[in-house]
Amino acid sequence: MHQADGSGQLYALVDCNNFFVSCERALKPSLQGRPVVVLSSNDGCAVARSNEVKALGVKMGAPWFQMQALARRHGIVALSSNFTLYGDMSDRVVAILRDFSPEVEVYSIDESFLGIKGMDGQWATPSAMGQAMRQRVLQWTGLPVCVGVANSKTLAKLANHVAKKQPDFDSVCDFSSMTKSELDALLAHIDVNEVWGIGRKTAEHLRRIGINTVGVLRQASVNTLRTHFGVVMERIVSELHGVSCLGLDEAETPRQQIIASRSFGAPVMTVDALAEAVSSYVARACERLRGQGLVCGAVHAAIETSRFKESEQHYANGVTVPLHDPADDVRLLTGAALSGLRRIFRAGYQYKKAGVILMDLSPAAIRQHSLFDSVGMGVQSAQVMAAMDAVNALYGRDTLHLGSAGTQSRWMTRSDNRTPLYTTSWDELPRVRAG
DNA sequence: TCTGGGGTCCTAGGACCC
DNA sequence: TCTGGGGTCCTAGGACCC
Repeated sequence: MHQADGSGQLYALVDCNNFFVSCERALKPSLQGRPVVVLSSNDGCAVARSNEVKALGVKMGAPWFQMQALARRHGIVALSSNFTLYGDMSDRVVAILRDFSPEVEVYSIDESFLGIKGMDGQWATPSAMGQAMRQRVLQWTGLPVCVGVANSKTLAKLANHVAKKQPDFDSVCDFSSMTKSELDALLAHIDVNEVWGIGRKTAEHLRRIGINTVGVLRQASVNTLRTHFGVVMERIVSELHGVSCLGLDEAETPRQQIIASRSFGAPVMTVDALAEAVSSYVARACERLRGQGLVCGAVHAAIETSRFKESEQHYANGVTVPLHDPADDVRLLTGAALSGLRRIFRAGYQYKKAGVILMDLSPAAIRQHSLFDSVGMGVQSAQVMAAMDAVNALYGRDTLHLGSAGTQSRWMTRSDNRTPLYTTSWDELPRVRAG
């Protein structure tokens, strides 16, 4: 029986191996064992690689045209991406994981965090539970996964990394059952840039001050790190010590922005051609907007020439067009995007990419209760309550809070992390209303 | 010739208010 | 009008994630 230590949390990170490639293989078993890449739109570059392809040195994001020779030599199979398939397979994996724990955070299309504290009773160890997950997902979907277990999400990510890289772990690695010296020995050999939240820039910076491995990072002074790198690093290091700072985000939070953008197969020169692309992007973004019951307050339009052509001057520009009223009307949003496009269009360039971003999103239900016009003290409490009820029924009871900030009365704030000081909890609502 | 498409969070700096 | 502190709000840009 594994021992429950004092930290109180236990996370499993379940991550599908080479997800897009594995989905294609599940559909077409003859691809098993062969080198396979899945390509981005326009078959531009590799967005997923099988182990065989990784072994050939092909990097993530490598342009397809640059590996033609290699592909011919080794018989690499290149497939166009099929996101409908991947989304469907992802849903099936998540459904299986929910049988193992009710606490599931779907982190991305191919990975989920599970809260497994107290859920592993029917297995001898967390590792045994991980093996059970892995076998069931493989059996029911054909997808191979790796499982990392630890007392914090950041450590669980690292454990997953070890499970993937070190075959003797048999695809499941549990840090929580290791002794301190066992864990130290493992972390001493892991590069800092493998840590969740430490990217290229920060890793370079860390290396410059002599911090190369996770082991060294864990020993570094928290105060020094905090002054050099800010609060994010502070949190990362706490997590690396097994102190859980990042909780499980189980509820589906509404998007803050919706992006639709594409690179063009062939360059585009005219404003008309760009307008056509932009219109179609708005239409797709708008569909997602309404699907989530949101309205948008501003539309951002952007265009760009090729970043890779040295011979031509690079031009990239974008502009945000505010709307008079938040809306989800496709004609309104298209109009805004096109007026933005006309402002940034410059003739004579070969455009390779365009996109739109729907910004300043809010639940449409607020509109239905005319709350946008009624910010301030004069508003009827019943009206506020009705609107909040409607919104919270739609998005979960914590979507909106009533609160106030200083002398400025602020009837509603979205309960995102940026404004925690101004929100009061749902339970305090009646008191705030009475005041 | 051919180089993806989404997202989030944090910080710094300026405008503005009392 | 000047000086100054304390504070909020908004935005752009950077870094990161998959």
